Amino acid sequence: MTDSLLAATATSPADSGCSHTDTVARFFRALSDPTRLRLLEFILRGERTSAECVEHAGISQPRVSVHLSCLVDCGYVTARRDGKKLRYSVGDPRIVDLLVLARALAADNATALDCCPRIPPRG
Amino acid sequence: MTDSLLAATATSPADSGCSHTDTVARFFRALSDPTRLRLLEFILRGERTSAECVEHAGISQPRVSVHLSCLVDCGYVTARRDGKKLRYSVGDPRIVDLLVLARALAADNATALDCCPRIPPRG
DNA sequence: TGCGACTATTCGCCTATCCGCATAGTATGG
DNA sequence: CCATACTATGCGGATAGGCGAATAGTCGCA
Repeated sequence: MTDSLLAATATSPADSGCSHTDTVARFFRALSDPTRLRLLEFILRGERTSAECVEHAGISQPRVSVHLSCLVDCGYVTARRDGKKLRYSVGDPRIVDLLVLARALAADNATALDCCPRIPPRG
Repeated sequence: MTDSLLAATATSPADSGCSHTDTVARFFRALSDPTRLRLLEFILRGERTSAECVEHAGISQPRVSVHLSCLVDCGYVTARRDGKKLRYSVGDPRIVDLLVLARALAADNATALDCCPRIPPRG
């Protein structure tokens, strides 16, 4: 099964220089910020209001608004209006798969990752 | 099945503030750079030498060296010595799954993503 | 052991992007 | 319609992180 997935990726040899790569990189970039990732994982557990996100993230409302907009644009979460509030949720189940996979991989390489001087611990 | 994955993520309520999140963010950060992602996808198609990577990436050897080190530290690729050269390959099949998933998601949201002012097109 | 090839590190510059604070816009309920 | 609550945008400063160029270190083979 992994082979078929590999095939799916390697199908077109010319894909190397494919512009998709830049898009995927941008897609990952959305998750490369701890605040945004924390928000996504928070929303992933259930529909959340902006106020809840603000409280959870511990940063200012304008900042959270920006991050949420980003997550929406990238397709990670969807927003719906409920009265005066907006409620955010994760619509695509594949997002969960992606995060589960990433969590497992990151956990397995946590030690080496901590020693990588190129990707310092978010400070 | 997706539900079980969701469960795997949502199992511990206290995980919200878990430090794992920062690690995962760093893990994603490694893929958020187009050059690094391009290198990873290149290596994913077969074992590559540094020289091949340099040619493929179109940047200087020292830069490629840094990027490859980063990918190794994060567990995306492994290096083995073959004579005078180092050969890089993707060891963990889950990496393929991750990229396939990300490619699909990014493709489905490419239009919205292009309009996201927060994650400008790599330039 | 020494040469030549391959790989890694350092430096300075520049852009991207995160933050807080202040403010502007918008949708809802009365 | 207006007032209010909610959400989004603009600005300036600070830091992360990518790049090229020059250099230093390391490994295999003779």
